[in-house]
Amino acid sequence: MTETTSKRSYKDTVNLPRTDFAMRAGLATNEPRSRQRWQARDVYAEVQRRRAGAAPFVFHDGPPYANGSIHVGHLLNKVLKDIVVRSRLMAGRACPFIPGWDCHGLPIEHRVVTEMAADGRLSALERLSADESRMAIRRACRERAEHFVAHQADQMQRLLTLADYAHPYLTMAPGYERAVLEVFAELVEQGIVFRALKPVHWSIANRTALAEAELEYEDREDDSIFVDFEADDIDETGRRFGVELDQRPSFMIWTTTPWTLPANVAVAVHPRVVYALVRMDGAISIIADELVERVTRSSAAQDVERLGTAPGEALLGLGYRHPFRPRTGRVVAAEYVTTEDGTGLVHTAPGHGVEDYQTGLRESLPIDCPVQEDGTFDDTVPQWLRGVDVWTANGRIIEALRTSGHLVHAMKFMHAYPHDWRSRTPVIFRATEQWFIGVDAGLPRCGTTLRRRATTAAASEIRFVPDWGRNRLRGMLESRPDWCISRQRAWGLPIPAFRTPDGRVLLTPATVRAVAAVIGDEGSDAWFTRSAAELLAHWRPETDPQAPRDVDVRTLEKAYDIFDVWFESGSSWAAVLRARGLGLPADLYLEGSDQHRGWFQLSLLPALAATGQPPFRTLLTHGFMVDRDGRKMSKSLGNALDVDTLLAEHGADVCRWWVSSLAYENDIKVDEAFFRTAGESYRKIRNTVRFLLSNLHDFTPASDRVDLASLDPCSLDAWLVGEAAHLDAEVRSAFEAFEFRRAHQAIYDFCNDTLSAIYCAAVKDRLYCDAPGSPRRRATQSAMHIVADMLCRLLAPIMPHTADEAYQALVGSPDACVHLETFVTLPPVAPDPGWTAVMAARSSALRAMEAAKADGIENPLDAEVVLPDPDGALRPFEPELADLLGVSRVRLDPDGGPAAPRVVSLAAEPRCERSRKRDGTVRPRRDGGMLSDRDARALGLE
RNA sequence: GGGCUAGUAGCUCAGCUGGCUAGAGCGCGCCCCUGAUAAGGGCGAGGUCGGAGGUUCGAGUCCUCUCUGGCCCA
Repeated sequence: MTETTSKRSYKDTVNLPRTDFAMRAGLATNEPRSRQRWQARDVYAEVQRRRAGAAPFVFHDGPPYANGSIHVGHLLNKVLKDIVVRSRLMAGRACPFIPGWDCHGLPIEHRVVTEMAADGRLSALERLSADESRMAIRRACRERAEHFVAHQADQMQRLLTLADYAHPYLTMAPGYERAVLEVFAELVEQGIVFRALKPVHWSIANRTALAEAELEYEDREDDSIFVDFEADDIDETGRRFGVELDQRPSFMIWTTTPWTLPANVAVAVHPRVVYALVRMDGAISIIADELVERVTRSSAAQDVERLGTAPGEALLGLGYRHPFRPRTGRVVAAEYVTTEDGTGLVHTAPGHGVEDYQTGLRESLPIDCPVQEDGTFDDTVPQWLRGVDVWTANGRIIEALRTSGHLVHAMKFMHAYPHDWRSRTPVIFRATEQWFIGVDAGLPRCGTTLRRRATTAAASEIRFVPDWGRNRLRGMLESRPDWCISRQRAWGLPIPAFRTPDGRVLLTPATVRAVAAVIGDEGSDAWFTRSAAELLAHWRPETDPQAPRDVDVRTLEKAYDIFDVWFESGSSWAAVLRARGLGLPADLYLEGSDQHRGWFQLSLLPALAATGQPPFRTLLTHGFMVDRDGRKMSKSLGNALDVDTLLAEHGADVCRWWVSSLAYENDIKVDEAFFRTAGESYRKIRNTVRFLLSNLHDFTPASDRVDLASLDPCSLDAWLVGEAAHLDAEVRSAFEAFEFRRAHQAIYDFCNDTLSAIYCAAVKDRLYCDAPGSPRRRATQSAMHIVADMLCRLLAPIMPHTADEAYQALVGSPDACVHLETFVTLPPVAPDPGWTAVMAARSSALRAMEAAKADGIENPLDAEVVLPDPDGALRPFEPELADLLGVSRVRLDPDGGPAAPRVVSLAAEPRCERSRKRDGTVRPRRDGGMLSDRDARALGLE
């Protein structure tokens, strides 16, 4: 009874840790408070002000699409970006960061139009003029975009990202639109913008082009026909098969769209497929060798004879006669030809198919498109087809072929066919005039082509992280076609082209700039609310060398193409970096790997064309989120994680801590469980920091700080500060190199190992039991203080809330904000090189103590460890060894060889009632307690 | 089908230009502490480095093929 009483009294004499920094973070409730606090004092603006004049780091945000909620991919992207921003600011760089949103485009327009169709508003629009109905759609689109910009901005700030949310960039803002048009004017000036035919999905009912998202596939019955195209040169054709012919052979093609035959200009073969020259019931046809049997069976041919075979490659260049038009076509190669269906020879009409069009471009085939907007044939076709609509034409063409003897076989069949989602009518492929940016045209500014300029830039002027991005971008640049930049929609930035009464197109650098001025003031709505004359108010035809003669702006008609949204976001370097004076080129663009084809490439091209230089120095890319089994994430698979839920359950700091742990260049597996794991390691960091803070409650730096530079190099404190310096250098260089995982790892290891397992454990005794103001205790607190300070700042880019919370606790002021500070400079401390040997001795001692448990020595404070020290290396560290091993006493044994440490039981010796140590100095004191010398001194009982 | 890319302990990852018995953290097992306590500490068990060939004195590390994923195209 007396013993417990005396113990209790000593407890009150011990300096136990104390802090308001809670063990449990309560992130879900406390993070929003941090966000409010930062917003209230406008930390973003203040830190930018403090870095004014510092070396800038120009980092440019790629705009997410302003539709829907953010998903885990956005979480990854935005957090990685924020770690960059915050770590650059911490390193003392000036790093403004303007968040942006892609606002125009089909996903929004499609949703809006769908909703309008559902509630009947859409049909009401049909009574309006073209301008008025477009404006009605545009107003609804703008509203939706604004809504989701606000929503996403809120979610991103919930992620604790630091950016200029008060002044974001929106691609639908008038100033932004003006900058895009000015970039466009540059490209027009360079002569690489042109108009050309290109096949698009075309709705006859609505007389409009459709995007993939506007198609619905429905079953439809169509004709499947096999047609003979007569070879032009009998002898040459035979020769390619090594055969002499006395009869005209035919190339047999197969098609399910007879109405496209009038536009046929070529037949495609696969260069490595073997073709056969076959006599079937008298007629001689060429088809893929392996399809001979199937074709002859379906056409019910009786008498079949193979006359010869040849690879597709051998047939290239041969001519044939169009079955009902007075012209010839030729045989070309295409890799997409298969022997799955048909004859292995593909009817090619570049005006009516995307693959055909690509082949046409490569082979310089004419793009014939005799089908008009209303789906009827124009006057270039034979009389019997003129004015006939394509569906009726199917039957007429089949009949004509049958009559002329070209039809081999015809049948009906069902298949899924694209339909206009609004009119539910079948869609056709039809070549229409579109705007292009030519990548192989001469680019005067660079003295080469845009393609060559871009591949050179990718090869040697841009840094890629990771490096394989270089090959990826280069490969895409090498194979990409001309960039089709026009779309036939309402929600976008108009391509400012006009049409003269005689059908010519007016678009010159000067007209584009004149329109840019109006749109810059009023926004692109002006295109729909203003007349051509008003839009060209700033244009002076007489000073425009490219202006057509005698043009009267009052007679001009506006064209209604809008820009591909990629051209808008691809001009952000001009609309944001250049327009806001942030610096060009950017030091960094950071996006998912899909942006090699998207934003990276489509920013590079306009910038090179308009300025001659790439818009970025470094491209950093991250992988995609996949689920725990490595499969892609998608809403339809039901394996997508909801960001709001993650934030509510784990907190932003834990999510960010998880992001920082990722090997982000690969695919990233995401699972709820990983956030729980991240939460556990977050708590480890938090508790370690808490231990430091809680033992600094009675430490006033100004008066209590010990000069760390004068520490004994063999003291634990010197060792810790030395380790901290390594950490600081490692983490800073990791941030610099965008290797956040390395920073994460280093910080974790430092907290878990260096601090928690080694230093904090060793130093507890002196913190708790030394006299509060003793030099040894103050030295330790000094070391802990600088380390805590350093940790707050190293953690700040990764866990902004927790780092700031800890920093406030450290400084003891609610006005303190770690995000305004920079990384600390640690005092120059050179720990003794002998520490390596000490730590090795510690490890072997710990193993020895584990073994000693078998002998009944279970509590380390009941033990003495005898360390062999033949060369005296451990001698200078003797005062620290017992605490370092967590035992009551260490004895160094200078004799004997390199034996294992021995553990000796001290159970028989008296134990200090205050420090619980049996260090050999424990004896009764005048207060009646059993105390060691140190504890007696601490209590003033000497 | 093409370009780029990944596959190392149950999980997340290190392993540079090929060279000692392949490392770390988490998790797991056993144990200690109860003055960091919905905390802290110690020890330990886990891997034929996706598979098959090949080059080499020697390969997780180089070459070929192949399987399974991812991004972008066709």
